[in-house]
Amino acid sequence: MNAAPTVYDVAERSGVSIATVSRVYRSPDSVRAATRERVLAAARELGYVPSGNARGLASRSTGVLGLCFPDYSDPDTVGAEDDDAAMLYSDQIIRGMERAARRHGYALLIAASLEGGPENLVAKVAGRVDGFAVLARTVPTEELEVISRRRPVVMLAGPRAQDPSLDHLDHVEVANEDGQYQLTRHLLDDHGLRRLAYVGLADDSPDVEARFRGFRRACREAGVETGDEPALRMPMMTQAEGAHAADLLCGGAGERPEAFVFANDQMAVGALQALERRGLRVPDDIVVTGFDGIPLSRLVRPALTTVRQPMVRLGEKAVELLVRRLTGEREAEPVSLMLPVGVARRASCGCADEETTTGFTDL
Amino acid sequence: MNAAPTVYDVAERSGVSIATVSRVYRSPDSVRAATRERVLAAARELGYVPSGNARGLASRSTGVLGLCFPDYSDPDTVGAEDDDAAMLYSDQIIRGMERAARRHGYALLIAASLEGGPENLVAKVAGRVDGFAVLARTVPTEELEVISRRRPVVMLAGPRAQDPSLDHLDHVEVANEDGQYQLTRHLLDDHGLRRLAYVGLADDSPDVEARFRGFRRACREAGVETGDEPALRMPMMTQAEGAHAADLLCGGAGERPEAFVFANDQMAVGALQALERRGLRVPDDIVVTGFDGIPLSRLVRPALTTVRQPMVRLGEKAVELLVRRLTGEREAEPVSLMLPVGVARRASCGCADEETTTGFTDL
DNA sequence: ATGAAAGCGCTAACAG
DNA sequence: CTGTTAGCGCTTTCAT
Repeated sequence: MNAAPTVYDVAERSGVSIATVSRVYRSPDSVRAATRERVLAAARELGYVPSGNARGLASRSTGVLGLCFPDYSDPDTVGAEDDDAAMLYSDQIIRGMERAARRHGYALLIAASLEGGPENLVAKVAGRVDGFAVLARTVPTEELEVISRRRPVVMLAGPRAQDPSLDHLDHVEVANEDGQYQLTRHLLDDHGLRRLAYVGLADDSPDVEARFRGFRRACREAGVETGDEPALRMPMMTQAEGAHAADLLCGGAGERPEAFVFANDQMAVGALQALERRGLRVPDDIVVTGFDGIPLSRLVRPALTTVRQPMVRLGEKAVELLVRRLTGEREAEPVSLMLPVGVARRASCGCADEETTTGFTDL
Repeated sequence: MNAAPTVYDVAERSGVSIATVSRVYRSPDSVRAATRERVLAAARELGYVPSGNARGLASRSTGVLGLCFPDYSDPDTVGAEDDDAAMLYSDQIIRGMERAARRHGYALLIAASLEGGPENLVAKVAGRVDGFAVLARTVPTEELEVISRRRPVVMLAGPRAQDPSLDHLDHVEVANEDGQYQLTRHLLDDHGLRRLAYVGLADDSPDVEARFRGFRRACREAGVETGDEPALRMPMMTQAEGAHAADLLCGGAGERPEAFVFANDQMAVGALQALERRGLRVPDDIVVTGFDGIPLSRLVRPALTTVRQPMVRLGEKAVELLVRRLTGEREAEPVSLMLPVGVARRASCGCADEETTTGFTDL
């Protein structure tokens, strides 16, 4: 790979000016066909690849959108049983964003956040894109504040504005609270259950907390007693922990709950396995529900009743908001979308497959 | 977003030269702590975000690796039952590449290929990265040839060099032939099956053809008769088609096969459902196997015997090869890796869970 | 440890 | 339709 050819080389070789070479790539129609072919031929012979950097510098835009998400990966989780499921979340957002970005002519730059410092990946991403999306709590607030002064940023998931310095950002989330509420009402009203055990997350997560609020509200409205805290909080919400949680809740003193309401599907799937080992039948002996609607949830036996998050659409919406800021409406009022979720009533709560949509939207 | 501040603004505001501002970001230690803080403070106040473009242009490198993959998405497949599974393939490569790229300090730029023309996404990607991976048959050969003269390119999957003009590219594939061979031998030798029906793909795909070759070789060596062609070739290898294939093979004249050997997991899963509907028991009445090792394969009932492709590792390897070219060994001999696959012997062939690894590697 | 100056390769007016 | 001419914002010697 010796010195890469530039517009000058191509221009010289095809006997035109650099401006014409540039035109051939930017607006082919503005160049006479014969000339264009000469240029293209020269480019091919030379192995010319236009420099995105030079282009971006001169045109002040990159044609790239970005996504920053947290680094989920356990350092050496190689076998990766849970791993597959664990990353589905960001995988789906990536898929949605890539698809939507492509429709709008953008490519997608992705990076999981690393540690801080002035030279971290987030800063790098920010400098190379026209706008980007951030999964909540991935990037330090202060840094995001600085960046968002220069580039459109949309916040994904999490609460509207954890920090007032960020309230000018567009924002997309899913109806966590409402979804969990609806699911819980279903258990309460349609199945007549009363003793529900909620299994949440140890760390503070806005999404998971919203789900728990939905659970509590449903219980309260149905006159069912609930503590201020989930029955259990697990550290990572993995499948293994779900199994563990099921064991704890079954083995504990007092009456066994009638239903385990898990804050995500992975735990619920783990619980299903643990209960099977114990010889307990779902849903006859005990009802189990999840949250997320990962593909696996439909495939386990019994199929898992859960709340389906439209993660792919989340990604698509993010791109739409970015594109909107990038084209014209740069100064529009910040938008906050809440994507509706679907309650999938499946076998693990004793239903045949049914699904209803819930939640509300702006825009 | 008025005029974005540049090094000049930051320099002026902090009373240093632009060179110092640059140093603060590139090599913080080469600047006195007090100076550095002044610069960083000014940057923060101004909302300074270094331009990746200007940086890349000046330093001749982007710190970004790329991936181009085919556009799988059916335009309006919204419900997306199969969609989830269909994209798992590229999703996993993305995951593997992102992870490995991050370890090496790179971000990842992804784009599904669009149509041609001098200004397509592939060209765009090529111009914005230090090197990139291409899923076989995503990019026109000629275009790839031109680009690969200027940037390291690694070819993923597919055969070594479909085109001799591309034989200087690094290449990573999985042991398709050997994996299918081992799986088939298992059916033949350990389960004593004799009448196997192979279900492949209508379109010509190097990977799928390699699998079929493995199947044939196994049969031949075991003295089992096989035609030159699969029993069936389906157009898309979706779940629905798998179900359809099962129906065809059951309903057909002549003896029903003892085993359905599918070229991928999705079809096998579909077949499982179709067979259940027909009241046929797997593996007692009929054995079913897949290929890929998607997460679903472990979760269906009965769990699917299959060949596990290490897609995440494929992505990781791709990054390793790129990084190698990018650091020193630019002129090294082209490498061709074949990643070993694992035969997962599960319930759908009558085994308890077992797994063996097969295939060979270079490097 | 810091500054000065020369590009990096391209786009974008503006002429012609 | 095509050429000329300025930068775009940063890194990078080379001095100091």
